[in-house]
Amino acid sequence: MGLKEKLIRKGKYIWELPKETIEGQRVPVILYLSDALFELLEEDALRQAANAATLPGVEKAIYVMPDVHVGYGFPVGGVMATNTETGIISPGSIGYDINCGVRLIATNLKAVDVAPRIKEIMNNMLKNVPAGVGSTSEIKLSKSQMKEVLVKGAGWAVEHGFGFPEDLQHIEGFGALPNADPEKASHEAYERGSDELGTVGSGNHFVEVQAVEQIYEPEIAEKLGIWEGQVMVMVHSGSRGFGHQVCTDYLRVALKVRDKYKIKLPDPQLACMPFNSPEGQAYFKAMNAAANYAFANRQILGFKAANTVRKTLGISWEEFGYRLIYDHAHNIGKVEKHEVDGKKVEVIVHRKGATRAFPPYNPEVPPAYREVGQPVIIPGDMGRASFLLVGQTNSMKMSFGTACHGAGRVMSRRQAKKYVKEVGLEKVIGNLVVVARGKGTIMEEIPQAYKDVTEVVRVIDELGIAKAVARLKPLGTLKG
DNA sequence: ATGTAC
Repeated sequence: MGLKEKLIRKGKYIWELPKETIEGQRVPVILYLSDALFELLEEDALRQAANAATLPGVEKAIYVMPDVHVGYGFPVGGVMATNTETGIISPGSIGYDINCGVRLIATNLKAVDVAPRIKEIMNNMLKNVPAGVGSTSEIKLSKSQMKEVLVKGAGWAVEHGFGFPEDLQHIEGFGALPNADPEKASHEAYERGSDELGTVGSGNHFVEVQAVEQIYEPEIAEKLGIWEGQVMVMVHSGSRGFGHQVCTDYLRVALKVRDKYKIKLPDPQLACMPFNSPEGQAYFKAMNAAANYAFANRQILGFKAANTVRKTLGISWEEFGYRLIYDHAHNIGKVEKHEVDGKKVEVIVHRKGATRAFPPYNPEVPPAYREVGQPVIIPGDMGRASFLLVGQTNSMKMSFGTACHGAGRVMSRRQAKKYVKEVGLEKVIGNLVVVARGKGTIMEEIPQAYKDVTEVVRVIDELGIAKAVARLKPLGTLKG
């Protein structure tokens, strides 16, 4: 009998795997799924969440978002909070792509004016924005410049002419997380990171020109300065080879110290270290450095993408109306205080394929958004909708202040390619303008390979974790 | 996600 049969329905969209279902399981696993998404839940993803619930110092529950799928050790769409005094930190539960995240830039432009020129815009995007596996940047960083990037994050990019000082007010952690120590990253990480700053990467990463297709909450939309027919620029990328190397290095460290700290691992991919140990702290500081690299990366990418649109149209920045709505991580570990059994507890919240979604009046929400809540950007798969939400109060009670992150795969890359070859690419992606170095990524990233992001967002919205404000549709996409 | 297997 699989674990899926042992799930107990607690509500329309709430399922629970009670604690002690598997040996050593300290806390329940709570899943947020509609009937349709429940059908797509993989046994292995549930098993990974249950495994994590056995780790030392895990608090309250492991939460699983509606876009869940199997990941390395811990599912994508998983949330785990561990006590900072008694708990562990787990690199696999944050993910290989540290601070993979999303950025949304608003403009004053109308989609009706931009759409006729989208091919020209996207062809310039392909020339100006490096994308694809192993692509490199024209920015070459010395070791000392790298160290600055790892501490200053997006601020470093602004200092070097990529974007505007106001941007920093609208980034999670102001684009530079504290506790970043460049000395805790390896030589290999530096090597890989030195020529990848300002590059998109591959897989589901993209730079997209979008239009606001529908507003669900007019009052909130007005406060955020968004309107139907408005052109937006969205960036989805992370810390590239640098973050990947940090994860690789510290997974190795974690396996090495597993006996020293007597940690019982149900799966070696969950290798972890006590948060309050030299090894745990070293990973935490290297992870924050990688997060800052990613913030700098998206700062550069967003500015370059916006500038490409602006220059193609031959307009000034004033006419363009560049304004950063928000930028946040969806693969990260954050030290936060949360209520557990009526008491405030300091935890490290592992969010893997999961987005912070703080409610209105939380001090971490920028002043401009204080009354509406933290913007939550949910990128769709290529060709389908993306969404803008705002965090709501239930997130603090239901998921350590966390919402979903996107669609989540249902078709493997191989399956997707086969499907495209059978059906034909034109039929699969319709009128969308997609540019990429090779056709491989486009075939792997077709919308049909993903769960329906609309359904995922509906669950989060109806649970009161985050409120859907607007739907965005792609006009043109740059893939890796 | 990723110098797509060290």
